[in-house]
Amino acid sequence: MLDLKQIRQNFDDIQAALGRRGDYDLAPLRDLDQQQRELETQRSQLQARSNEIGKAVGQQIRQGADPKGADILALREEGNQVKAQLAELDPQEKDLKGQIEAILLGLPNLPSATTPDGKDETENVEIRRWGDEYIPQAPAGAPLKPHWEIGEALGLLNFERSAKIAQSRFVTLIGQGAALERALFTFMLDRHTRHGYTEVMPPYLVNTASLTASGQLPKFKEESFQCKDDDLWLSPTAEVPVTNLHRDEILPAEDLPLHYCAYTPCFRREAGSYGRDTRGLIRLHQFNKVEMYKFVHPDTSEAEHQTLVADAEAILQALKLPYRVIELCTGDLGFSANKTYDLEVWMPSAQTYREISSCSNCGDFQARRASIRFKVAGQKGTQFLHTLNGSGLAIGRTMAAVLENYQQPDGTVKVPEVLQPYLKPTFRTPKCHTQELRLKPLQTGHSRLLQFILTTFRTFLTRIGY
RNA sequence: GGAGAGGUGGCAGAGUGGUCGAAUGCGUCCGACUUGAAAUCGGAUGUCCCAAAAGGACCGUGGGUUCGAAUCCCACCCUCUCCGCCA
Repeated sequence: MLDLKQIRQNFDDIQAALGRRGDYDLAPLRDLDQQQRELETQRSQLQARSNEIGKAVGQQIRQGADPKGADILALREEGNQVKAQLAELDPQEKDLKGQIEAILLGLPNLPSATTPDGKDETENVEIRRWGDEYIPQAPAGAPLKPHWEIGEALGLLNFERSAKIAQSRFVTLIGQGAALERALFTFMLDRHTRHGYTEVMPPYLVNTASLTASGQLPKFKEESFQCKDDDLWLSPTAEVPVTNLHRDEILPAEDLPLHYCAYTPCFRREAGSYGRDTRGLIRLHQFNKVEMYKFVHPDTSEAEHQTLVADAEAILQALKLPYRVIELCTGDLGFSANKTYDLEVWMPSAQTYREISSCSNCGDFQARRASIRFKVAGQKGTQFLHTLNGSGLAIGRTMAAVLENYQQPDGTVKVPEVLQPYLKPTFRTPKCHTQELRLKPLQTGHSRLLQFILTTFRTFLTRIGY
């Protein structure tokens, strides 16, 4: 939320800054604000008189005046008149306040002075690339396969059955596929917690107030799944619950910065994206994500933003996945952000980079919506802190990138080195000693026999104490 | 889901119609006493609106009654205890 006081005092500057993002006219807001303030002055004067009357009546009765006497009755009469006037002004003022609030909640954050201008994603700016040497080259006559083909062939994931269970744009991970997902988020959480982020596991259903505080509501209602009976929504990102961890709080300045990370499923309706990325793990209604989140002192938020991006990059580097960093231009900036870096990972099948992380500085925009402030001990007053969030990383897209970048000519997929400790085989699953993801395609009669033998063998191993 | 209790300042906790933004205790800060500390004593100590003074708002939230509501009425939310159900 923008600061109404700022809009009042620096109208032209704010209008210009907002103009860099799109077509916004703040003039109506300014007029409403002016009307509201005039009404407020009137109203509080009436209120003062009303308070005076109330006190006078009390005092006189206490001093022995007849509660039904003429003096008291006259005061009461005046009190009633004041009340009648207030009854007229009050709804007007509330209405104005409501209108102002509605407009403010619908305005996006101001872009940072350093955010490049641009109309849409085509004008984003590439900052740097990493890992060109890891870009896989297709052998002659055998183009690199898309991740959904690899995944389905190895039996790691299944879309058809997911549509049966839920709808299209859902996935079920199976066997080593599920294990890979688990390895990925465990690896990421381990990294982040080592780097000082406190792991949180928040509720995945959030209420309207929480979604409003982080900026998803009221403007992006159609993007979230809603549980209409309960004032609850399926969280579209851990950014929502984590922002609201400290909603309506005043934190001691010495507690800052607070760094959190959270692994959560994310639910998005993806309304308006029909026809885009209909295959694979790129755009699902439900996906898992590890999120990093920071509550920081305003003076440090730019530096914190850089380290946030670095922490996300560290994951891609550890996985040896080629990527590039781009800075979003004003036209592509998210609603709550004043500056955003996206990490895009190399997807060999499409021969292009795809977004895998988005790291934003929200300045005090969310803090103001959520009323999250800090207080310096011994100093008067409070200040809004700054919030930052970044994916570190989206798990499904990371899996897609791993499957594609680590695919082998023989149809198997190598496990990235840093994940191997997480996918270490156990005695009971000797098959995994290969360190490769290998799963049978849908069973034929012949493989059923194999399956039977394997199962019997495993049962035997378990029996004898393995 | 059923029954009961309750939501007040950083915390504990009083306050059932009037001078209550709110006793008291604890905590915190400043000062005095002390070589220093403890103890003791004195003072201060919430947030928001308004450029500020004045003024106004805030006792879970939203309505209502009243000249006047922390206090009475209604609805909702939340917490706790017991019962039921359940991983």
